[in-house]
Amino acid sequence: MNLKQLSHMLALSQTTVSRALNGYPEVNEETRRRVIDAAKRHGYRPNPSARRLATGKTGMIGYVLPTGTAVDIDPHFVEFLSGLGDYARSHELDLVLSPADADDQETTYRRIVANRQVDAIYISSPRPTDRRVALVNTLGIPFVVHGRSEGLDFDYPFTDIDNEGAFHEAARLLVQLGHRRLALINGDRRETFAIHRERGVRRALAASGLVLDEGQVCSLAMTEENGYRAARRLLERSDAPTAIVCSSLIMALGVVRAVRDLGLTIPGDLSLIAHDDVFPWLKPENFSVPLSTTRSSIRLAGARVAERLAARISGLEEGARGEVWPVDLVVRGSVGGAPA
Amino acid sequence: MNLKQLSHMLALSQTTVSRALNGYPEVNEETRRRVIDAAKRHGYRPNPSARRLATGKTGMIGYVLPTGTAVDIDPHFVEFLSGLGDYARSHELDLVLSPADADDQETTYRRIVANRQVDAIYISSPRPTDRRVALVNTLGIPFVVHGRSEGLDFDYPFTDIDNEGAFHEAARLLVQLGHRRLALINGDRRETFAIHRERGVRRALAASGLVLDEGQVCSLAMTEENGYRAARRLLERSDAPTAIVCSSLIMALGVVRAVRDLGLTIPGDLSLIAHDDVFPWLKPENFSVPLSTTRSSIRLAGARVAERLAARISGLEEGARGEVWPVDLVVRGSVGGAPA
DNA sequence: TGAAAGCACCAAAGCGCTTTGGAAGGCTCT
DNA sequence: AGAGCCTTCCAAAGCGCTTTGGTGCTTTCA
Repeated sequence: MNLKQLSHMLALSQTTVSRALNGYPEVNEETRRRVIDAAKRHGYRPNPSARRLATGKTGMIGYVLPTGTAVDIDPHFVEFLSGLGDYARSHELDLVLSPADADDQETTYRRIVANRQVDAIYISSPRPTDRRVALVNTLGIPFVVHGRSEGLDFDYPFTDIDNEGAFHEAARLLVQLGHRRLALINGDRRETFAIHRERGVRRALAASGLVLDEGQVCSLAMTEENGYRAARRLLERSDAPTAIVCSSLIMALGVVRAVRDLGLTIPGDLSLIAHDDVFPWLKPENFSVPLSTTRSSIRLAGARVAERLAARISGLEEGARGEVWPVDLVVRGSVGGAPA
Repeated sequence: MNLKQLSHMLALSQTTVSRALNGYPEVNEETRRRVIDAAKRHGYRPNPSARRLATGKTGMIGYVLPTGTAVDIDPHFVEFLSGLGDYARSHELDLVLSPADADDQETTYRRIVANRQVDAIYISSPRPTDRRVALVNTLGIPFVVHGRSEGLDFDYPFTDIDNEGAFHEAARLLVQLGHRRLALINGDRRETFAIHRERGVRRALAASGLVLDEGQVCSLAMTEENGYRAARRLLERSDAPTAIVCSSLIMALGVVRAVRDLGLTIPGDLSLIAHDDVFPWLKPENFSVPLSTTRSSIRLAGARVAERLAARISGLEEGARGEVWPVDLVVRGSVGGAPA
């Protein structure tokens, strides 16, 4: 059942039927009702391929997925996707993942824009002066960044959490509890969120005349194993930290294992605070010692990004507004006063 | 730059240019070279929207993503996606995720097929007599199932691992080591893989005249917390198991925590074997006691599913061939003889 | 009462590709 | 030399929608 057939059986032109269905004003309300009714009865659904050829609109949002045998997709991605999908569903949007060589994503961005394959794009895990953000900005397709870049000479729309504030609060609490030697187990330093978190910790320490020296910062891919290694390295030093702030729950698993291996205890020998993106399958309150966290649901962020993308597609949102969400500091058993 | 312009500057018809580019035989090789050369020089890329309107081919594979605030996407998904994406990239395929109400996926399947939104579909986490598999089969779009259904009255193409065999081997090893009271901490019993795993364990026990009674089986969503709860419940019974087989690494984390909380040890008091889908961020060899596993890379499965989808789209693969991959049993420190 | 404005509709021209149904020209073969 | 057959190319008809640029009729207003 296509438009031609439908309009024929209604004894109307395709124009009128199309307009009636798409809510254009220049059609009699009585006629519109007839059309809509007939369309429903015959299960008419406009062919999206035809529509997109005619209009250029696809009803899809795009994401360039870096791939490669040595490339791991962030496990957070799936949670973000949950939120994004949940919102997208309610707005009849599909998501297209375009796999790209991790070392050459530009080609893929250009392709999906040139081919008009999607109406909008989102970008995640941006880095300072992120080339993808710059590229997409010049390509002129609606987009939203999840996270932030830095040092770009233009503004752009983003949704981020207050990583610096969160880690500032976490470190400040630890300092207030008497800790003087803090360490940071962070994610990849090339990513903005990691830079912001480090900045937050440094600022908190500086406020008390303390510094975070280079040896007390580990920036690594966020795996359990790296968390373990980093913690071992830190805790085996003579000037071992009495408190660690950690960028991920998964790394925190490794930290806890290292602490146990070394015969230390939490929070007796070490206080620990980690960032929690809120996974359904791993909860900080269920750590052997309930873990204090800076908490922010990445799923909500996904839903928000989808919402903004939808708004930008329909022209409801414009301009380069960035938004930064506050982060909760949730104190649980893993923090305590500094050991004597 | 579109076909019209390109053919104009070559003083050829659109027909010929189109054919030259798409490798049809009825065009002079010399002409073809000229065309291809000009296309490359001018960066001509056929408009996919137009092409798909004309041919119906989209160059995309589809996946219906169940969503909802109470629905969690399996963290394995991201690894599967890694493999799928890696293969898809090399074949210029994109993946479209169509979010659907978890309770009504049928509408979405019908839509993406009726609208010809994708060339092929894959289905994951099938259940016995899975309605999606039956539906997609009747809709007549190429598809591959990751995992298996059961009890359907038709054959279909799938790629699965030998879950039953894997858990059979695991349980058999434990029995050989003298264990008589085994327990199974499994995933959702409604899913085929969980059924197969349970079957494998039962079969191994039966071979030695043992049975797995209902109280020794826990079937739950695969979270750390559920692993913990299940293990507590099992281990606090008077007839506590001396060995546990567990369906996921994440649950195994919870099991290990429970064991520790109860003041027990692995493998002294309890032997543990878990299934490992091979995450980059959580490795069984890094558990406090290195974990024995049944191992099968879900990423490879993703790549294989993509490969088969591509083959089916291009007509290279037909029929309902199902394939079952063997699973490695990797023995590490977490298994030992049954306690006296 | 004539002109302007508004209403409700339509025919046809795209969007950019693929594919059908030739057709021109050169060749082979009897 | 004429019939028949390749080879190589083309004009035009889709694919199914949206949008442009009207048209004919009724209403409004000076």
